Amino acid sequence: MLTPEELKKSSIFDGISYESYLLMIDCFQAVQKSYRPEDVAYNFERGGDQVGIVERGEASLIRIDEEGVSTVLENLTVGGVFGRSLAFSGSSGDSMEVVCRTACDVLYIDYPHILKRCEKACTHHSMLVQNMLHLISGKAQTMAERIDVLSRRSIREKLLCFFHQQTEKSGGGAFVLPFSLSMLADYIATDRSAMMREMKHLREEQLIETDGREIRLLE
Amino acid sequence: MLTPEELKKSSIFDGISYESYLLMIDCFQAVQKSYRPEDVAYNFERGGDQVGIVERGEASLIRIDEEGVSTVLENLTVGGVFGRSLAFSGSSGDSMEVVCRTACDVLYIDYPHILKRCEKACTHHSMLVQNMLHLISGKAQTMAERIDVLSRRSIREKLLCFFHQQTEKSGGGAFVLPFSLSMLADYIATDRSAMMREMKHLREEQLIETDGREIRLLE
DNA sequence: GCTAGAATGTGATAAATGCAACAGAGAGGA
DNA sequence: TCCTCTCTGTTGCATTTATCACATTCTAGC
Repeated sequence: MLTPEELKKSSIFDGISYESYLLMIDCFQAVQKSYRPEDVAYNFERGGDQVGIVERGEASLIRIDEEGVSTVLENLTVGGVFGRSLAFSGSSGDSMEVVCRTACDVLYIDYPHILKRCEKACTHHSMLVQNMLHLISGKAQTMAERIDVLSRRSIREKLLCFFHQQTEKSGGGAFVLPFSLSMLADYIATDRSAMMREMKHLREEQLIETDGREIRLLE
Repeated sequence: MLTPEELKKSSIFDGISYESYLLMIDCFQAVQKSYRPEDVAYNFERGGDQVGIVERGEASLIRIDEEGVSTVLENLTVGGVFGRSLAFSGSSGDSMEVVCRTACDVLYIDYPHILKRCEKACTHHSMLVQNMLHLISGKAQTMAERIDVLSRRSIREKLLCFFHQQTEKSGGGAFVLPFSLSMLADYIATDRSAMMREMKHLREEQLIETDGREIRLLE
């Protein structure tokens, strides 16, 4: 259960009074759990149809295929949502996990309950639905960006597309990679060394300047 | 404006009475438009922050890059939603369009209005928010599936992942491609002839059987 | 039925990418 | 401090993929 202070910072219970919250937690079977770095928060195997909402910390949604190769499907920060209803395990052979990168607080909520009408007629149920819509809109944007990158036909185009996105987000000029170069290779779904080679070419052709994880698009 | 019959089939106004609907259309600046095949429904250039909801027909969200190469980012069917807030133009150079593949009805709604509280206190505003949550959840699933495919490292893995997804959807056994092989190549972001070659290899290795657009995964 | 256009299928060749292997830099723990 | 581990950066070589070119089949419209 959340304290009044925690409630104020919650992205899913935003705008809901503490009194209403207390009435709702039972209704939604809301449970908050805390994790340490490297903990596995969720493994998409167990039954139930809950969604997790990251209230503190950072976590990654990882796919592990038959051969044991793991791929980061998504990086979750505060406000990030995940759950079986919001993802899809492609080949039935692979498994998926949410692994915490830092200490995390995750709030779990019964998702079907959000989509249905509330029998107990929570006054603020609709507020929660609205907050959920916010969170999922954000997730949809994030995924649309990723698809934009992944649908490019070459490493060069993928990199340039990603760099453009980051440049726009930072308001122009240089930007700092939000993760390591190894993870970037994973994000754009290519081999790391091939990506490094392509970045070298981009530098040589004066299309980018780099200094560690700081990158600047030229022109 | 919708007729009472059309309203019943609407995915976004589902569960809302015709009287309430009449009160809401002004509030949400809801406009329905009809298009013929090949019409461009939306081009992501004009101002405003509307979302479009496909109520009838099929359309595709297309990205056209600087060199004029066009890529299908998404295939929209009934219940499909699109809009600037739900997508992201990567490189500022490329443009995006929604092109109708069949005759379509598209309903446009002012998206910020959904996310905010309604000043006029529409009784059914929250119902609409809930319907919107449904639609975006569906979109999130679709995009998650696509990312699952696109994040594979080779054409072979992309194909097998996609085939697995389709097999699961069809409930096992064979399935029929939802679009042409050319579009499949586009969907998995590779060259068509390279994909055809890989499919031939899969056939030769007895991993799949194909008959036109009907495909069966073996084992 | 005929015809133009798209979709399908195949192959040779060039280019891009993945793989394996290595080495230095830096961070964090024992 | 040393040790270990990850991240960064680079290369040669094998494999995969893209490009182009062509023939055939399908399909929608006349």
